[in-house]
Amino acid sequence: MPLKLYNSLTRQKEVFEPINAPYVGMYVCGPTVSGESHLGHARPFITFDVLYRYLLHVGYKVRYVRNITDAGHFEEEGKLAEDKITSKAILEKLEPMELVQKYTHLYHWAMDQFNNLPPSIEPTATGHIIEQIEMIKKIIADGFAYEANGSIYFDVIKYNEVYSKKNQPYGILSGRNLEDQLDTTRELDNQDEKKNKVDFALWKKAPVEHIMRWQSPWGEGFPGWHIECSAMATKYLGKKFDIHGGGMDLQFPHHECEIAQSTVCNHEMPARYWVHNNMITINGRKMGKSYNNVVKLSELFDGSHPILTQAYSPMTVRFFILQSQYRGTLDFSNEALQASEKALRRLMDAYEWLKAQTFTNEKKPKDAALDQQLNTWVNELAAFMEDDLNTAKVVANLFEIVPVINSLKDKHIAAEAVSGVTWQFVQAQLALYIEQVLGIRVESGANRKQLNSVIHLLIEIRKEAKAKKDFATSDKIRNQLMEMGIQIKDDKDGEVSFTFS
RNA sequence: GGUCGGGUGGCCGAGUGGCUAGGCAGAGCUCUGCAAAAGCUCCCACAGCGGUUCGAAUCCGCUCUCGACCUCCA
Repeated sequence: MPLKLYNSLTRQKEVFEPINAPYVGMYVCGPTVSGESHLGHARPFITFDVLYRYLLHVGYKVRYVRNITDAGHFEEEGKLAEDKITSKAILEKLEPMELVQKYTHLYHWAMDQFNNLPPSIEPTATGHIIEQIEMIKKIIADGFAYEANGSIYFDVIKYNEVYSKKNQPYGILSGRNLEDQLDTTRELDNQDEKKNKVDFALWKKAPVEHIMRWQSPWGEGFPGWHIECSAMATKYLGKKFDIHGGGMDLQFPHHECEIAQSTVCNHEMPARYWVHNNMITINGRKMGKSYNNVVKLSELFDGSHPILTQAYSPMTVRFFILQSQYRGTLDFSNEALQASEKALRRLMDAYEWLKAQTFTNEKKPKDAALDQQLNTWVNELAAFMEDDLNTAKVVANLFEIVPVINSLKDKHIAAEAVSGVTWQFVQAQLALYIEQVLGIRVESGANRKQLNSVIHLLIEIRKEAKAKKDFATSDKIRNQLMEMGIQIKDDKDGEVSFTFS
């Protein structure tokens, strides 16, 4: 059965057919590295990681391109052009690129924590200024952009006139028509450079105080926000590629502008399937800087944000996200995360136990109905993934299987109830779906509550032994733990701490 | 105001015409020295009002309500 994806462009689920199978080109809008990633950012990266993993699993050769926006763009177009990265850098007394480097590292660290596979290519905006300039030149030559005061703007009205005739008006992705926008776009200051307020910047002239600047045919400046994705996608995936992904909030204007730019340059719609994930909300509101409700990933992992009642491991967060389908909003709360934490532990305990078992090649089950049921649940996993990546249903089926595994473990059912062949099949498919497709990593001991509790228990016993001057016991605990890579430290204040080596 | 998407049991969240979603929490039982874990059972909800239909959470209409986007945004 074929994979079906919901295409935002056509507003329906469509069978996924690569342009040039078995090769698949996928572009996903990456982060702006002017700050630390937050929980909201986790969703697209985990969603598209699962899509990437699934495409690889079914045998495609995927080139996954995810950019890093390090050139900075405007706080608000039309205001005095203020570069987000530059202003932040001054505050932190860092060079812009130093700041970019810092947050790029943090971003990569978070991606790794989530067990996201690295993309095939991770291009930076600053590394592709030449490509962006070339693209802008082409758009000007074709008459769809104009210069004003050293800045270049895309002529949206003209584009719309010409491409409406080719059934591709401006706004085709987000369902907006230009007339409405002309009426409703809010008035911004300093609009006089633009012929029309719906026009967007391809290149901005850099004011004297602007640190990030590049030489261009139009003087020193910096690229507009939208052009980088078009330039890098075209460079690495070609004029037309298979999948373009990103958050729903990028649909307009970002992706709309990408479509316009790329179409003028390359004479075709850049991507076939536009895939957008929905937002993570907190108390029903989107998580975002403007709402002051941002929980950074590092805060989530160590529990340091005031809204958090505890820390949540990266796999808990990943699992939380996978328990919903990517196109719906997902509401964050401590309660919901704690539910995911417990559920994940139950799933993984059963899975890890099953993984360690050996089964026979016996084909005949004693309980044919149960045997059949297990096969059905496992076989449905593929169908759920094919249905627009319904990871929620995949997870639900995994939880149908968990009690059967635990029943086997606790000998509530006999191993022979289900055939050895079926057990082997369950083993293999669970490994495939849990670890390969959903990308859930068996968490290291250092992150496990149970292990920490055990160590604390041993520390208590050791304290008691020491109080009774039973140093043999006390030293045995310390030395044995040391051998396991856990170092006990007697602090000066009488407290005991430990570290993993 | 325009465009788009929602409102499902205590919480999170699947589900587009009939068949148990699932998780967490809660209750009972089994197991158990106790506890935990695990298993079994229960908790059978779909914003409201109409309509279509043999039958609707699911289709249609209206109402109420929440949110996203409208040139910073994953």
